[in-house]
Amino acid sequence: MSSDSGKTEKLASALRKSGIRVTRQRIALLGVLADANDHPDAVELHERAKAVEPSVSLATVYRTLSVLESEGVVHRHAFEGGGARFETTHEEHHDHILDVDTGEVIEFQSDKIEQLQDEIARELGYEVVHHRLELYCRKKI
Amino acid sequence: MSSDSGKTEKLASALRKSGIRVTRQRIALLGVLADANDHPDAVELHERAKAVEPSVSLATVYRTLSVLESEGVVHRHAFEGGGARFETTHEEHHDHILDVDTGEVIEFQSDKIEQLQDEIARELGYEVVHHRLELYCRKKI
DNA sequence: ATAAGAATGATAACGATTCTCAAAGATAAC
DNA sequence: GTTATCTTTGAGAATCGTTATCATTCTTAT
Repeated sequence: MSSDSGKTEKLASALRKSGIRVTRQRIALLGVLADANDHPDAVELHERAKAVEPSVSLATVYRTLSVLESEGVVHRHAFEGGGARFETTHEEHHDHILDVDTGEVIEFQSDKIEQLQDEIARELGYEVVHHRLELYCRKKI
Repeated sequence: MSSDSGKTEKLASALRKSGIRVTRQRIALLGVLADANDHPDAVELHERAKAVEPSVSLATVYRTLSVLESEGVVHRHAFEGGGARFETTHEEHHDHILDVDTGEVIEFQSDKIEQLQDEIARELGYEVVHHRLELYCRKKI
């Protein structure tokens, strides 16, 4: 159930290494994040974390997510409609397809697009710091 | 100053054609929108509209922008940080570069990227309804 | 001019997020 | 293991952008 197969401890020790205190609440949230393979929002993460550690407040979820974000442990996404959604910084960079009917999120990656983005920016005298590419899609029938 | 070189009347008659009443406040906002070549937010548009027609309230700005959006007259953008920003639906579709230092917005268009997006979606069994591509950039030195 | 309905301004309400602050907890030094 | 220090916490107030409410005022078709 807790599925704490080392992933959480890995995240926790990353925090310790940065001099950030590891609390019960943060452990709970880290565990939930490590287990999530969807892209939950803060309220959803709060629900899941409370199931593990009832003392977690929504304020702490937001606070911790901000800390984790600035440590590079999680990514914050501002998809259309509703609040921010989060995912752990796993593997390589990717962009997102959003199913407009179901809200499902699918990840994809295209070197070609990244390359074209860099080219476009360069030609205009800019360099890309970061970008946001979201495809709002409908399932083909 | 008013620079109402027909653009506003064109927008206004588009409204009339859709059975939407043309009021002093809407004329003011349409004029401001027609003149804007940046991407102002609602508060900024309110400021500019008040200069033309002092009776415009922020509520009406928001309301009118929603009407104009659903009529396809303006586009709403949700760039990072702060509120929505608007532009009139001019010419062709385009995406945006955002200068992370100045907040300036530069428009660009890439058929190749659009094509790649469609391909990626298709391969995953989706079709693109709409998309969002924003390059957060810094000026090269 | 008039009636009928839509648009308005002011302000309350809203949802997501951040802030405040006293109390509780984590860590390092003893 | 105590203790002192400094951080994190929960609860709720505050904030920000935006939308809803509602009585009054305007547009428009007649």
